[in-house]
Amino acid sequence: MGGPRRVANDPLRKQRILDATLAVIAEHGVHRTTHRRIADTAGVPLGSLTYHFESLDAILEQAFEALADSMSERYSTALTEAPDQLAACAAVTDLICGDDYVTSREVTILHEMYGYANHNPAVAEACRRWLLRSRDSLAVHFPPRACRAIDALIEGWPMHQAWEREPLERDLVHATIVAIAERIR
Amino acid sequence: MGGPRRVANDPLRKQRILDATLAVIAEHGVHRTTHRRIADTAGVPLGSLTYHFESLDAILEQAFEALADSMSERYSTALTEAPDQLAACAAVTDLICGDDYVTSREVTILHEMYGYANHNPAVAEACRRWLLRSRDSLAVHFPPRACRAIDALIEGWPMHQAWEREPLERDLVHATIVAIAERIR
DNA sequence: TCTAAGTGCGTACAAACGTACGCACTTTGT
DNA sequence: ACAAAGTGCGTACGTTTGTACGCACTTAGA
Repeated sequence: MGGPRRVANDPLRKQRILDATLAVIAEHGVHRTTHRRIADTAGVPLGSLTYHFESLDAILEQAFEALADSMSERYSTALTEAPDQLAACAAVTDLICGDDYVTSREVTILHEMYGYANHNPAVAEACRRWLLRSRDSLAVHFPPRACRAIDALIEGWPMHQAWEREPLERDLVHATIVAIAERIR
Repeated sequence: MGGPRRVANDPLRKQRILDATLAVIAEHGVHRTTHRRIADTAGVPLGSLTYHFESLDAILEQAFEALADSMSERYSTALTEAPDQLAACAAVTDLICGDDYVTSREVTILHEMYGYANHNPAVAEACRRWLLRSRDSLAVHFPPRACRAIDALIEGWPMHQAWEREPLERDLVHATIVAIAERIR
C-alpha cells in the first residue's frame, strides 16, 4: 500500500537552484537573469529548472522569499539576544554598519528585490512580511513610533552607504539610534 | 561656408524618448524595458531609438541621469528656500512625506535605478552625484554629521513606506528630524 | 533648380529567450 | 521478473530581443 509517492533523487536541488538564482542576480541583475544562466551557475541542466519551477518569475519569487526569510531571522536573533535597550541600540548599529549581519552582496540583491517587487505582487508581499517582522523584533526594546524611525534608518543607511566611498562611522550611527530612542516616544 | 551642420526636424524627440523610457520602467520594470516598448510609448518608430542612442543601456543611463538631475534640483530648491533650521526641518519632512516633491512613481523608478546601478558604472556614478548634491543642500542648514543621518532617513523612509499600507505620520517624521538636528553635532 | 550631405526610419536578421514535451531511467508493488 | 507509475532531462520550437543597414527624404549652398 502507501501513496503513489516516490523518493526524489536530489532533494537539495531545488534549494541549490534558488541559491544560484541569487548569485546570478547579484552578479548580473534581474534584467539579465535567465534560465540558462541560473542552470549554468547551479550546475544543473536547463530542463531541470522548468521541471522544478513553473516559470522564471516563480524562481525569482522563491529566491527572494528565501533571502527575506534568512535576513529577518538574523535580525530577530540579533535583537532578541539584547538584554536591554542600550544593548539593542548597539545591535541595531551592528546591523547597519557591519558586514556581519547583512553583507554588501545582500544589499545589492535587496535593491533588485525592491525593484522587482514593484512589478510582482508575491514579492511585494514578501517585502511587507519582512518589514513587519523586523518591526516586531524592534518592538521588544523600543516604543512603536521609535521603531518606525529606526526601521527607516536600517533601511536607508546601508542603501545610501552603497554609493559612498568612505566607510560608515559607527559612532555616528550609534548616536543617531540613541537620539531617536531617547526622544521619540 | 558654414559647418556641415543641418537642422534636426524634431529636437525634442530625444527627450521624449527618455521620458517614455522612465514611463516604461515605472510600469514594467527595467527587466521588461525593451526598445519596442519604449518606441510604442513614445510614439516613435523603432529605428529612431537606434538612431539617437548607441544601445539600450545608453538609453537607460541617460533616462536615469535625467531623473536624478530633476530630483536633486527639487531637493536643492526646497532646502535653499528655507530661512532657518526649523524651516529646513519642515522642508525635509515634506520631502519625505509628501507626494509633492517625490512622487510614489519616482520612488518606484528609484528602486529600479539602484538595482540597475549595481551593474552599470555610469548609473552608479549618477547615484553618487545625486547623493553628494543632496548632502550639499542639507549642509546649508545642518552640521555635517547630522546631514548624513538625515540623508539616510530621506533615503530609507519613503522606500520603507512603499511597502506600508498606512500613510506616513507627518508628526513622527518631523520629530525625528528635529531630534537628529538637535542631538547630532 | 540642381547637387551633395546629412537626417531619420522601415525592415531584416542572427542570437537569445521562455517554455513544452517525448523519452529514458528509477523505483515500487506484485 | 515484470508492469506501472512517477522522476528528471535533452532537445526543439516559436517568439522576442538588440542591433545593423540601405534607402527615402529634407535642407543648404551654388
